[in-house]
Amino acid sequence: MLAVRTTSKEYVNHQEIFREGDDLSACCFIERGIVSRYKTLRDGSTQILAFYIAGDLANLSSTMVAIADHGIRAQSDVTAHFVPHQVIMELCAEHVVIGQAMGFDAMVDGAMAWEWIVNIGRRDSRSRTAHLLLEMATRYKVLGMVRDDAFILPISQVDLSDALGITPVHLNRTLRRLRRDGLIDIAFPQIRIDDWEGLAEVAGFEPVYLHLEGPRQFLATHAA
Amino acid sequence: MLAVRTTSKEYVNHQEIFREGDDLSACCFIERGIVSRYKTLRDGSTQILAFYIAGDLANLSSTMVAIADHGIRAQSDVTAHFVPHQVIMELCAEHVVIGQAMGFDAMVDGAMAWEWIVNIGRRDSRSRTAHLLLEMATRYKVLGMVRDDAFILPISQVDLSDALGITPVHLNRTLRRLRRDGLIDIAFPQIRIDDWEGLAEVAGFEPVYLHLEGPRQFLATHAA
DNA sequence: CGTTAACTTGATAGCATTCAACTAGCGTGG
DNA sequence: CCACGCTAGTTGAATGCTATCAAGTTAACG
Repeated sequence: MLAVRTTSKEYVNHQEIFREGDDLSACCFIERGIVSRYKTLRDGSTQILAFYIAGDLANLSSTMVAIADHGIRAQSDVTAHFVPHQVIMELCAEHVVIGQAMGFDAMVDGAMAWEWIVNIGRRDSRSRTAHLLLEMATRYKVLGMVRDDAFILPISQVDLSDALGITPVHLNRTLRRLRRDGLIDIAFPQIRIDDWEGLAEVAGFEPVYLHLEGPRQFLATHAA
Repeated sequence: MLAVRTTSKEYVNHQEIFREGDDLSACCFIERGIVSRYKTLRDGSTQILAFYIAGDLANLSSTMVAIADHGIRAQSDVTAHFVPHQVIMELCAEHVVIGQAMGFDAMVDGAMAWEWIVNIGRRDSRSRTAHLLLEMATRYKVLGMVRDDAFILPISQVDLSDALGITPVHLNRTLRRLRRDGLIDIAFPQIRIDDWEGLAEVAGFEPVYLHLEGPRQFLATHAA
């Protein structure tokens, strides 16, 4: 058992946790709520790159660089813990397993990014939307936070459309179509998946990329 | 000085190096040429996720997982070296600096993915195209492979359009517009950037994400 | 009740796709 | 030698998905 001293902090919806350009000294662990990682474009508009939920490290990829090239903000009420990079590096050096776990986390993080590229690049708004909903549903399911096929996703359509790279207006129509087709049901902030298979079909969703089976090295090391 | 035993292999254009679903046991280091990382969709079409050039590790992110969730193929004649994961893990364990370098590489790899999401999500075909050209130009420049603002990019318009998530037809028109506007010049397989600033303006290109300055930890460790 | 944020719906415009045809270069085999 | 097929690039016309602009609804809240 490990005990790591961390500082904990509470945030409200839409509050910034890290700003682009911030000098980074700590990694952000999400205990409760949901946060987004985003980039700001020249014209001031933003693009949400990913959502992080309970148990995720929101800015792991910044461990290696001095300046953040993206921002992190709360998308609901959030409880976060901060682990200094220094501590992370020491832990990795002392405990091989932790280093591997961090590496694994980083790779899954990357894998989700790659999958998202496919999503935005090759699928229309309907598929994209379905895919995002399924990814979030699957991740919440792992946490045991899905009941009767329903989970809480306290994200406005405006923010969702930001992540999906479509306009809020169009997302709205898209969601209604998915609803009309009996695939999902929405009662903000709750989303229920009525037809997992149908939705997966629409989305082209194959959750391999989430690597739910866990890190190979970890298993290999501990199997014997 | 380190000596690592590797197996080296030659590939021709469009030859597959790793296939999706392959059991992975080695990491692929590119010595010469250019390769692409791609995913195959259900309908058989593909999406190119990234290009890797000389000096890159093409499938670093697979170090932690047993099965590839993407393929790697040659986009030109290629010389590649294969480093067994086993060796990588050992090196990381023995030499902190190497572990950090690998981590840094993985993070830059991820950062390029994130930037690409912004690209596809928020920019039109003209901007995307300009952005890809600038990214490749910048990476080749680091390698000293840009002369008189020109470099060799032996990738067909079909493959480029695959990466950009647009149709070959539309890419063609887009390239001609960029050419007509005096921003670039194309004489396959060579591309010349005639107006770096203008192109960067069109692309919204800010190369911070490439982290050309190198890993912080590395610098910190060796500065003293 | 007025205000605000979020959601919904309609009409129009524009960018990218799709389908199709045509050109150019290049290697192969009759 | 030339015909042929193949790959890559180019151009045109029509369709369609998504954005844009605009307006209206609903719910929460002081």
